[in-house]
Amino acid sequence: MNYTIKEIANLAGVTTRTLRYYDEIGLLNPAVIGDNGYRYYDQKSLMKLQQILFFRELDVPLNDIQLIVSRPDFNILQALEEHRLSLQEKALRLEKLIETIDNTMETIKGGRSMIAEDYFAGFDESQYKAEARESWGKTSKYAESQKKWASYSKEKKEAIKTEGERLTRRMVSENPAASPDDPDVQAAIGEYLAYINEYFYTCDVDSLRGLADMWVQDPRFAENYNKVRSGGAEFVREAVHIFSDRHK
Amino acid sequence: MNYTIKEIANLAGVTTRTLRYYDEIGLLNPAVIGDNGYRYYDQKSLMKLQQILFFRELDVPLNDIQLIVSRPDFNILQALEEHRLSLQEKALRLEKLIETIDNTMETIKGGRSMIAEDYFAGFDESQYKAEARESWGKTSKYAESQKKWASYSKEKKEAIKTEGERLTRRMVSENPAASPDDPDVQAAIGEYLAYINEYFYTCDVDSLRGLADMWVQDPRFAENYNKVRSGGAEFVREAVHIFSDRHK
DNA sequence: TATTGACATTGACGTAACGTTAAGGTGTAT
DNA sequence: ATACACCTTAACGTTACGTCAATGTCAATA
Repeated sequence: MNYTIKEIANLAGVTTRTLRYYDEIGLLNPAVIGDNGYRYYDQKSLMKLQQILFFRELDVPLNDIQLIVSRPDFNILQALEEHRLSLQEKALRLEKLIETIDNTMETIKGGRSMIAEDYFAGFDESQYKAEARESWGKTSKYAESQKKWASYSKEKKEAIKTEGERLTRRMVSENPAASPDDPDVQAAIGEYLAYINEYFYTCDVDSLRGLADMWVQDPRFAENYNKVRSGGAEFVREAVHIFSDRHK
Repeated sequence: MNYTIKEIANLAGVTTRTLRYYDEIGLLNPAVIGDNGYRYYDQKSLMKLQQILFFRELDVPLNDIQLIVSRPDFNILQALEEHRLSLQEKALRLEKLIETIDNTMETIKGGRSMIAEDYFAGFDESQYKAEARESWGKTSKYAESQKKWASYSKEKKEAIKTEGERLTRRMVSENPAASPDDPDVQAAIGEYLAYINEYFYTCDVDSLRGLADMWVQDPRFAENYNKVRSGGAEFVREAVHIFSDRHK
């Protein structure tokens, strides 16, 4: 089912201006542009917008959000779990601020005294920002890809996305007769590995193997692969295992 | 005791740039500018910065914050209590977001299903923003003064502040022989009433009377008045009561 | 006294993430 | 045809700083 821009904006509690901006920067493109020029969004758009809003809630810059959700190793369940942890930290901070209020009121009323520092307990967000970034930002792997990503133009980002989709279709192989060890499939996997290294981060054969295992679990990938071929996700996993066995 | 800009920035978890900006817009001026041109802040600055940060935490625009804390009816204890309520609302919202995460994960894993709207439960901040603004923004009294305040230049705001201080000193009266019904004191009260109406909001004699009662409780006002004259806050309350009795 | 490093100032340009306005097209009901 | 709600693009503006440059101040040290 498709949503108009106003419908999805209302569902998500954002403005249509925000959604147009996200389209403009390539963060969230509509699923379809109608003949009338209107933007239409689908269920998949909903899921992606939810992720964007969680990252936004945790003060991750939009450009960084785009990178994170674009990376081949983005795992939605893992992401949700980490959002959960970060939101819990935020809640602790709010508790701290409330405690500061109580202490301040008592001090004003003369019942206690506070040192200067205590008036601001809870305001310093740096530790929480670090927390939000921790999984995504603390590794040199991430820093590396962030630097790369930030240097790409909008057009380049678009091209990278297209290239990824093309390689994905080759890895899954639309040819029903193909088997996971098909030469073209294997070649595509090699190219996909190079693609990751080129545009995202340093990735070796073992890491790629781990990714393939993860993709079977992640509904986002599984859905894409299964569109190309029935059982596509398992096909890719098998193919990548073969590839990694041959290139160890 | 005076703090350098770096010291207070570190205490409060903000940057020196933020504090210079706040000085520039007149939101938080330093207590003293040293002979060397350096900004020095005092305990009173700390208290004001705390209030600013609470309002900022609740997404109140800086310009509005300036108005709120400048108004004659700003009461710090009342403010702290309302901040507390708003922060509690924010905490509820975080709980809601965490619940959304849990529901989403369960849905992805196949254990339940969600309607579109539920994917975004908790993101819509409008009700919480309204909450933060409720005490300050829902009354026509506030809207009126907001409109006025927003139209003033920085210089005008500064002049308004200076005028308020001048009238305050006259109301408290530096003359030790003066009594609350002194003609100059009474005249100053009349002018202060006009000042409120001109620059902030519509205020009648009864409201002014209520204000004077509130000022005795609020350490911010009491401290200012007691600097001019010992027992200055009680003096002003008495004087305003006399004024309001005569002008009912 | 000179040097060094930390910290201070002002000035000025830039930025992220939209908000707002204008002009004009689309869809639907009357 | 009309009216209203919603859509589009374009473009300017806003808020709250971040960043950089140039230069002055302070205090410790050689």
